[in-house]
Amino acid sequence: MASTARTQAAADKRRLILDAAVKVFARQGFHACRVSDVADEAGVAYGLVYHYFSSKDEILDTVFLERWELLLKLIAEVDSGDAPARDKLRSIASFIIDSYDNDPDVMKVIIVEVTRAANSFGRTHLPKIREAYQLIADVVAKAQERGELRADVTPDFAALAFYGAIEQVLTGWIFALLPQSPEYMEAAKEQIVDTICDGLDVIGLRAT
Amino acid sequence: MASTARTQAAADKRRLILDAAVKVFARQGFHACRVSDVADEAGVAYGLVYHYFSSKDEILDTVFLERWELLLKLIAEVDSGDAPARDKLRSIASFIIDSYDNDPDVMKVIIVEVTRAANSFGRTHLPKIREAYQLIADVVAKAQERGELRADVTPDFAALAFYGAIEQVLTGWIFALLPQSPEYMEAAKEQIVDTICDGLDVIGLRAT
DNA sequence: GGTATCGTTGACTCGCCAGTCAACGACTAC
DNA sequence: GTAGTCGTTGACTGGCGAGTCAACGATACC
Repeated sequence: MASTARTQAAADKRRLILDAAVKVFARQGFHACRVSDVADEAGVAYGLVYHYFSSKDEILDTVFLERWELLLKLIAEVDSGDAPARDKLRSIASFIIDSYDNDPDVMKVIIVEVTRAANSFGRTHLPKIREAYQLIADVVAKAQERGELRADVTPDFAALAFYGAIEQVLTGWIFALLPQSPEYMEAAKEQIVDTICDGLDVIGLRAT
Repeated sequence: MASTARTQAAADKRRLILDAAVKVFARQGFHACRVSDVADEAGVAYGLVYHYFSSKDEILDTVFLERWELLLKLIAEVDSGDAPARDKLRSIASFIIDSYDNDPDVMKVIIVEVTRAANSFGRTHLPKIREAYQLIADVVAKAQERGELRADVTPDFAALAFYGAIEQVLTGWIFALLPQSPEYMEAAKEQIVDTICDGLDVIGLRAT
């Protein structure tokens, strides 16, 4: 169908602009870049950006929401399973770290410009961000009920510490404070879960 | 001495502007506020702000550095002592949490506008921020040598997780995601150290 | 009392950049 | 081939806010 071809082309252009925006935002930062930089990167005219998005902000919103929904879906899915808490948390950490591995620019933008940008987009998307905390807290709460995790740490606090550790590690990579070799990235998944779980487990399991 | 009186008055005015800036930055955010807001809050003329500071940025730099130096000094002091690692970490967590308790605006500004603002001031002050990580890593490294903490987590990683947990909790308070009662704040110190240490300790110590 | 110093004032400038808009042209439909 | 739709263009504008500056006035010093 002809109109479909046109619709498809339009969708592609939108995607093209979105991808260019991610690159530019990651490279220069959201505030430091101009809309014309995005247009140039995408190879389209300035005005076309405003044909597909109503504002510069909306572009970032779209980038964030698209990916964050995936994360929420993944966590909910993991939560609904009945694997041990440790495995569930490992799945979540793996998903986020793999996301970074596959698409560092998107994750950099999300973390730097949204998740950690508490006074601009972080504030706007606080409810969505909080949803993720809540879902992680649910994982912990269930595990506590089953006696898998110690109950004297509130689920909220545990979720904060867990997500905080992940975000901190990604930030470390983004700013080259930590090595980014494939091995280190793989090991980080385990280290995060270890560090958090062995602080949450009913009984310490290690014997160095 | 007369000239001293004048010098003193000048220093006071500078302080006045600095304090006003902290209030305004905390309330509206650094980027969202205008220099005139700071001047208004301080009750001085617009131009006077530029008599004491060369730019809007310099004001924030000053706010950050003044407080961060205190933190670095405290950590170095703690590190040089020979208390158990757990106590050292508790001292550091306490210091930061007490700072927030005593002066939430300053800490909010530092965290929101500098420490977590990875693309603006966070980047500028990365070296200073890194110094803190490094000092904490030193505490961990020493404890590992003494066999007090497990050695299979790198000090860098441990420092990141520890500082990350603290920052995450403060962020939780700043955005009202966590309760801010005096008891909760006091308990948080212990919970942070617990969560991190029992994930770092040679042997898990608890028996719920 | 006169002069120099320096803290203080706030109206103004100037550059920047998000967002607009009028016009263009490619493709579709008939 | 003609009319209509809609993706595309980029020069332009409008507002905002950081930083300037010329003048003012209080205090110090002789």
